[in-house]
Amino acid sequence: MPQLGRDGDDLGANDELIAFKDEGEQEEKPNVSSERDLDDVKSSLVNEYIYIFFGQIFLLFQGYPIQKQHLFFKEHDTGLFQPSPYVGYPFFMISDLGNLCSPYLTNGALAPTGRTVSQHQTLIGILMATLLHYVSCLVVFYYFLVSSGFSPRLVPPPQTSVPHPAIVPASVKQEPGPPSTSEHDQEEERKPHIKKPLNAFMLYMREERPKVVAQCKVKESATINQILGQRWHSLSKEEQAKYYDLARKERLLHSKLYPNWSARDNYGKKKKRKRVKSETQLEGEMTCC
DNA sequence: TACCCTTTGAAGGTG
DNA sequence: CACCTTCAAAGGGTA
Repeated sequence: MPQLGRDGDDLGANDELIAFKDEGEQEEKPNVSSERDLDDVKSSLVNEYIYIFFGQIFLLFQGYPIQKQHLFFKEHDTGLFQPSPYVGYPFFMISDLGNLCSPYLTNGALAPTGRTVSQHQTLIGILMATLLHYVSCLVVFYYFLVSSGFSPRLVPPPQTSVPHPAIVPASVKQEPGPPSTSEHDQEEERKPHIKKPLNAFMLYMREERPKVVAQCKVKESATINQILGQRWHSLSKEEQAKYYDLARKERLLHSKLYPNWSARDNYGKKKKRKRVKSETQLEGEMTCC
């Protein structure tokens, strides 16, 4: 769980970051690569069509009839326009839109021989074609992604980048037990474990624990927590309010990051065995501070 | 190796 | 609504 930064706007607590690594990452790499290649091919094909289509529109805008557009390429082999490498594409492609900054756009060189085309008309035509190009690329490429089974997500899952500290990969938290048989159970096991947000006392404990360890020279967490519990009660309302406020922000952030998360999701993730210690045993441990 | 211990508070379930 | 259960952190201790 990202903690509200003690150092300012950094919401991550480095000491709590748990490296997330998909178990099947290594094995899946070749498939991912080939899928990416396939997507690249699809994308480039889409771009080809878009280039050609809007290139023609541009020339029509300039007054070139379709049947004479290939002559335009021959007359203006300037590098801005390149012939399609594909047989059957009689026209041209804009090879590099970065060339819009080239001097060709400012000196009217694109104008077909024998025609008077102003720089203004030329620029507007190219800008229109470029704008339509980008919009259409997005639309068509989105269609290709969707049609090829890709499910776009407007909000990326947290584990795709730096994993949220509240998330522990299911492989780490796997509990021993009989193997589940249903697909639903397997799905549940694969789900990353999202931890509960820290409450006010937990935040206080995390901050004060090192001090207690240093002061009392104890390492047992049970003893340390007893001391911290006593100190917590000795805090003033104002001092406690600081941690309650922090905890409230934690819960708010957690609910924003994981709107569908429920505390019930974590039930059964830890197996508990109740073992009651005698009071005399506890008193013997409370020897410090 | 996995759980216990110990604390407080939040959340969810139950009667 | 009251009560119960579980889980957050921590790390030495224990079965």
